Formats: sequence, C-alpha cells, structure tokens
Amino acid sequence: MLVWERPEPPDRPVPAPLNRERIVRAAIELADADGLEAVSLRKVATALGVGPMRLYSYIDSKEELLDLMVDAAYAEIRPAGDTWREVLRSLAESTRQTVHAHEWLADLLGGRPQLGPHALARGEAVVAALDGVDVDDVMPVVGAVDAYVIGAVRREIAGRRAERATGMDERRWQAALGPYLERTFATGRFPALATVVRDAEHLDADATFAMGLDFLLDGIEARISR
Amino acid sequence: MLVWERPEPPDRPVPAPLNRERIVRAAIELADADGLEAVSLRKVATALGVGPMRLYSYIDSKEELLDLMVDAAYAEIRPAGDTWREVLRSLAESTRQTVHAHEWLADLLGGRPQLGPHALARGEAVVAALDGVDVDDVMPVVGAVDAYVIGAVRREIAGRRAERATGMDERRWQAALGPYLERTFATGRFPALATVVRDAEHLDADATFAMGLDFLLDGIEARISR
DNA sequence: CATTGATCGATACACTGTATCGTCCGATAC
DNA sequence: GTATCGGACGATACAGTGTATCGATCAATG
Repeated sequence: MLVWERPEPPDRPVPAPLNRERIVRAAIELADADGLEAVSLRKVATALGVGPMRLYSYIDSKEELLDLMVDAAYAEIRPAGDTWREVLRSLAESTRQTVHAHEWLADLLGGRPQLGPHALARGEAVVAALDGVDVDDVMPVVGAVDAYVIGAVRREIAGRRAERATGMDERRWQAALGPYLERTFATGRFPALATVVRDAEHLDADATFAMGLDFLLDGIEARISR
Repeated sequence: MLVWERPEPPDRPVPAPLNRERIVRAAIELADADGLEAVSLRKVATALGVGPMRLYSYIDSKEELLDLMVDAAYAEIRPAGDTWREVLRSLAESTRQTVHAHEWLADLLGGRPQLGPHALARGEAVVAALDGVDVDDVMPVVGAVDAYVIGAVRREIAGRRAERATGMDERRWQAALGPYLERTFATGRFPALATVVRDAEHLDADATFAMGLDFLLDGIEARISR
C-alpha cells in the first residue's frame, strides 16, 4: 500500500519526562488524598501519563516506592534546639507534625529500617545536637524517643480514622463508642477499666502525646546527667 | 431422563463445622508460618476445607478477621506483678514476647483501636493492678507504655526481617550493612552519626528494649509518686 | 545507511477482596 | 406427611492488584 493511502500514524505522545522525584511526588499526592491503599502502581503511572511498567525502570518493586515515599517525608522532619532535651522534644514533635500532614506515614513508620539519605540526615542532625551525651547513650536514647513517637502517632492516627469512619468528631465519637462500652461495662467484667474510663479526666491528643513524651524525657534526663 | 440413567451425584462432603475460633486459628497459623501477606480469605478457607464465601457468614470483611486475630493474640498477653512498676514492666515484656511469637502482630498493633474482649481484659488487668495510682494518671501512663512498646517492637521486627531477608544473623547483618554505610559515611555528610555507629557500644535487642523501657518507667515514677 | 542496544509499554498471569445469585437443605406450618 | 419457607452455601464473576515477558520502536553508533 502506498504512503498516500496509508493514514499518517497519530502523533506519538512525547514521552513524559520521568524520574524518581516525580514518581514519588505523584505517589505522595495520592496517599495524602486517599490513603495508602489508593497508591497502586497503575494509579501512580496514570497520574504521570505513563504506562505502569515504565515505573520499573526507576524502582524494583512497590516496596521500594514506599521506601522512597518515607524518605521524602523524613526530609520534612527538622529537629532543632539547643539543649539535648529541646532537640529530642523537637524530634518527637516535628515527627508527629509530619505524620499529621501525611497520615499514611503512620502505616509505614517503623515498618522497615530507614536508611535513605533524608532519614540519615535527620539522624545526623539529632546525633550532632546530642554531642554532650555519652556516646554509648546516644543510640538508645534516640531509639527510645523514636519508638515512643512511632507507637504514639500510630495509636493517634488509628483513633482519628475510627472517628472519621463513623463521621463523627472527637466528642461525638466517644458518645458513639459509648453504647458499646456501656453495654460491655454493664457486664461487670471490667470494673476497674469502667471506673477509669468514666471518672478520669480525658486528655486530648496533644496533651496525651506531650505527657507521655515528658515521662520519657524525664527518665532520660535522670540517666543522662548522672 | 430417568433416574436409572442419571448418575448418582457425588457424595456431598459433610460441611466442615465452622466458627470464628476455627477461622481465626487457621488465619493465625498461616500468618505465623508465612507472614501476614500469606493470609488471604481464599487460603484461610482452603485450610478449612471450605469455600471463600463461607467465611462471610462469620465476618463482614477481611479487616474484621484481622481484628479477631489481634484480639486472640491479646489473650496471650498476661501482665502480672505486685507494684505498679512490675505490672507495667510485665505488660511491656509480655507484649513483646507475644509479638515475638507472632511477628505479624507488629504490623497490626496500633493500627486500629482494640476493643475486643481480650484487649479489654488486658486493660482491665493492668488498670486494676494500678489502683494506687491517681485515676487521672492511669490512662496516660498505660498509654505511654503501650506506645513505647508498639514502636519498639515494630522497629525490632523490622530489623529482624531485614536481617532474615539477607539470610544473615545479627552479626553478619551489620557486616553486610557495613559496605553501604561505610560508603555513605565516607561521603562525610554524616560525621556525627558515623562516629556513634562506629564507636558506640552496640546493645542487643533485649538490652535496647529494656533500656528504653527503664527510661520511661523512671519518668513515670517521678510523676506518679509525687 | 545499517545495525545495535536501550527504552517503552501492551499483554498476560496469578492472585486479591467481595457482590451476586441460583441451588439446596433442614426446619417449620398445616 | 406434605408443602412452604428461610437461610446456608458456594460457584461464578468482577474489578483491581503487582509484576514477568516480550515484541515494537526509537536514538545512537559503526
């Protein structure tokens, strides 16, 4: 068939310029908007105007993409302060803030060892600021704060999601939980728990986090400045 | 077609007796053996000699199955002790032991609010044992210990998996990580971190966990017995 | 200009959670 | 003892997943 009869092939779309940063940014946008389960290689690829398989030139597996996302988030964690205590508190609080900005982080933090450049940079910043501390104490101390933060924000985000799932705000959530707990407590099997839940003052999320962190920092202080 | 010509239908297999406990036990066996991602409704059903859809008479979604698994695991957590400090330490350590027995728990702990009977029973046991403590302090204190434990075991299990993924034991893993860290540290971008990693004494997992827990309990003690 | 080597993405595979719905059985009502 | 009903059961189907494979296409090289 002669050229004249053959239709011109459609304009080949200019291949979208791609790199890890663009991929990670697209994935993070998806996760921020609709949670981690909205991040699929197909959706990420579609958001970039690209075929799913294209991504495999930049990553070997989805897990690696998640690692990259976490490391990108670590870049937002900026501990600062003059004393070791300020630095550790800042480490905890800026981590918490970052998780609030990217709730999916709660699902990933602590899930795999973080060895990416931003995670290391965060570690460097913290360790450098702790130069007055006995070298043997640095890792356990930072590790303990990290552990507390990871667990605390997980619980916090879990609660927040549960609230959201019922479409309630914090006050109404407790009211909605009420019936179940009321019925359960009515069985009389959890008397001590019932008393505490009913009678104790309920702290909000900020205060709860701060209080636990204070416990930990107080304990560290006792050991560090021995 | 007359009966005589029609073949007799095959013996209908006696329907396997089923209940949540059996389902959960099967799921836990799968998870213990091959991790959480080995738990699919199809595999659980197959293990029980049953069609996948059968499970939906007992649970509404896979999430609920995971909740049931977690609650079953909570049954193994048995905090005990005479003083509040013993109880909290025991809470932390028996939680950690349970996670060691069921590594998949590390992926689930803190992921959703736990309101199952065994979780509540564990809470009851702890709260009851803390009866000397100011009622307003009970929840924050238990919450802080829980948060620390959740984060700590997550990190611990994450590290263990990373070791296992390379097929190394603890010593060789550090040697295997060495090259990457060595090269990274050689860039000079993380001098403080490099110093600590190279020069500090490295605690094993038990000691690391215990040390962080001691920090926290010390801090709590300072506040509680005021 | 021909060849090569890399890049790309369409297709395919095995697997997931779960909605739908016809079939079948056992218990109930007459 | 028979007819009806309700619910248990699971086969099938669907939309979506991560990723292996491999033919087509392109730019750079000889």
